[in-house]
Amino acid sequence: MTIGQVAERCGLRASAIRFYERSGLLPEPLRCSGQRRYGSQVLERIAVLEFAKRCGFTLADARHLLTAFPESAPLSERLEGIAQKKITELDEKAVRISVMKERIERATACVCADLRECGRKILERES
Amino acid sequence: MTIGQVAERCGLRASAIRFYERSGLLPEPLRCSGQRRYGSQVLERIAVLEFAKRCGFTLADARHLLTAFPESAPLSERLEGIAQKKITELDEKAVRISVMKERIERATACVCADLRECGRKILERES
DNA sequence: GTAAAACTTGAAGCGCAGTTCAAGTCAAGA
DNA sequence: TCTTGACTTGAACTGCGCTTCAAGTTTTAC
Repeated sequence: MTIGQVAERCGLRASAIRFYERSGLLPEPLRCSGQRRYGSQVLERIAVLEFAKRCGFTLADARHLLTAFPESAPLSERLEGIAQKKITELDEKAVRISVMKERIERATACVCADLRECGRKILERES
Repeated sequence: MTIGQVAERCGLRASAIRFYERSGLLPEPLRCSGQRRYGSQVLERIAVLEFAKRCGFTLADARHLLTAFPESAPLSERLEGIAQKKITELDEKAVRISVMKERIERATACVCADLRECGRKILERES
């Protein structure tokens, strides 16, 4: 497959595939007259990569998952350590989000006459 | 107060205060020989700004909150419309986070022999 | 009086995850 | 053969929220 065919098959832009290659997420493919030619393996690799993205992993995390182990290592092994970190990070994010929601909800019921009064109250709470 | 004094009082860097001024979040202060001189009002304004940030609003949102209404408008009025949007956005983020967590948890229990098998399974599920 | 600290400006840089551009090369169909 | 579309590269751009830098000015402390 050409890069365009791979892109169409997995719903990415060709530029993303080149970027992943540059970033060490995808192996360098064979070339025909300078053009990239891919086997179907690349689709599996991209599927795992997209899955990692859907899990909230960064591309750097994904590179670690994809490249820092022998080929034969199963996903569960590759996730040891990093999965727990990511879950903790996601939990923290979730907490931050619910705190934000509470703040907004309280703020919509704010009875201050104007913004300056809000500001003074916030400053008081801080002190 | 000089910009450095304001910065120290509110725990920001002077560069952030200049940036907020450039971005239309803070009014242009008086100058003495070119240097900015602030009254205590700016502390209230920054307090509201920091509060908006803690609510998850972007600086563009904050600029709207701070500047798109007459001075006398209370916070509750300024939040009409935008608060509900932000809460919806936060809810969506929270859902995305819990979906990610589930995915990671399932992935750590993955029984595929290697990554290629994971990739094939993901592709199957997609088709 | 002098040196250090704080101030001024505009421009450029950071991290992330790619996209877009320019300028050129290659391939497939009529 | 010619045109059209897809491919190639490196560099620059996007948005967000600032920070850092360079080079110069002003204020403060001794």
